[in-house]
Amino acid sequence: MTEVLHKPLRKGEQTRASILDVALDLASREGLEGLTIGVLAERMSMSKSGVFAHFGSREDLQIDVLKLYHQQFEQEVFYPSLREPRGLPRLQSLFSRWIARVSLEIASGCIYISGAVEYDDRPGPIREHLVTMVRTWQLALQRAAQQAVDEHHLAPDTDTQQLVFEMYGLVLALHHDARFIRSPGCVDRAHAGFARLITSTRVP
Amino acid sequence: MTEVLHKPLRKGEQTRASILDVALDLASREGLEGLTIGVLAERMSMSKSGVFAHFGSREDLQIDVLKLYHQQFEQEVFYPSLREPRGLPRLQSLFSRWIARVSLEIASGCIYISGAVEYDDRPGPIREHLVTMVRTWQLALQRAAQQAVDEHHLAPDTDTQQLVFEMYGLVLALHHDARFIRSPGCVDRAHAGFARLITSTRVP
DNA sequence: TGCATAATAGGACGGTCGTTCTATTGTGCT
DNA sequence: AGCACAATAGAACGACCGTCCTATTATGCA
Repeated sequence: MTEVLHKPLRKGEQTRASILDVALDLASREGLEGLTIGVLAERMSMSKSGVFAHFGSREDLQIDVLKLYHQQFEQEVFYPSLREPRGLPRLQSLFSRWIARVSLEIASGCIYISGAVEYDDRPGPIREHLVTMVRTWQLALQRAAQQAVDEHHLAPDTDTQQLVFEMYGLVLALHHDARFIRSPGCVDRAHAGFARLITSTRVP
Repeated sequence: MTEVLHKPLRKGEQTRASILDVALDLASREGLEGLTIGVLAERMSMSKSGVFAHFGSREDLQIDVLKLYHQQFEQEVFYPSLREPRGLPRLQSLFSRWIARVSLEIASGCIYISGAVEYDDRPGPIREHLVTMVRTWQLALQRAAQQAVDEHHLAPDTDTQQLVFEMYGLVLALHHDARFIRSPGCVDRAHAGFARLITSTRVP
């Protein structure tokens, strides 16, 4: 067995990446289940089979889109907040960066949120990836909340799971009222809700 | 022009009603967009065209399903709460009946919530019906909240729109965590969130 | 410059979709 | 019983879907 048979040519990986970019945009707008190879090919000015060849199946494409989204979410929301000091500042940074991202996504849509509805009752690898990612994010929030308790920024009897539940509710309500109802001022309401949430569990 | 040409035969209306029942169940599980005439016909043990003939188009079927859901929602959540006295009791009744309904729907799914995601960017009559219905429900909640302010159950400076926003968030979080994440105890968390919400705006 | 092969195109497949047309069965009234 | 017509079935349509197979083109290295 020869060691390295052939290093993969550059072009493929590059177009594969730009296909994924377009696919992510498409899936944000139409949902992961609405992501179609035909439409994707049209947007790429490629043939269906040309697009298809980069992924073993549509399901693999969807999962790769999901991974790309997760990566961008971490890069944009999670990692920057780690530079804030532990406790309340970091928790607040996580939330406001989250809100900021969802605010930008009002025009296109958040895949975590639309995916939760699309795959809440559709078993398979896509659902499993999605649940793992959202669960990861919720646990990151909960960890930050627990640190805020440990730093005596929040009351020692704070139910951090309850806190994360309500934070998630605020973001879901923001997404709902902004994207679906299209009522103005939702971003402020999400912030106001978080402020009240923190106030009622803060150490005086 | 003769007055009454022919009274419609009974059989048609009856099967039409049971088609709608099955369609509502199907749309709850698969989403309004996942509601398909072929599957519906199979569940009814009828031919596709037999089912189709009862509705002018798939879109009309979807809208009729929506109207049926709205009707059931009003019957189960809204009207019974009107028997409670104005103010906080009625608001609490609205919320807990809402939670109770969504709890039952954890097995199938809430069409208002899944529809909000499916049609947040899909123009047309279905979206318009859906928005109107959800908006109606939010306004009913807001009216009840305002009455609670008027009855001096809630602080006079209460932002009722903010209150409804957060109530909706709690229900969305319940639906999300119960149906998608499948974490236990969400119902209690929704109630706890509402209790805290009321406590922080109640008149002492 | 060629050669190996990666990258893409083109066409065809079986399947499902909503819808339409026509034929058949069933119903309810006189 | 028989008639008018509602209710349903069956087959076909064009469109789109994911996927496969087979050519053709483009790329990067010797």
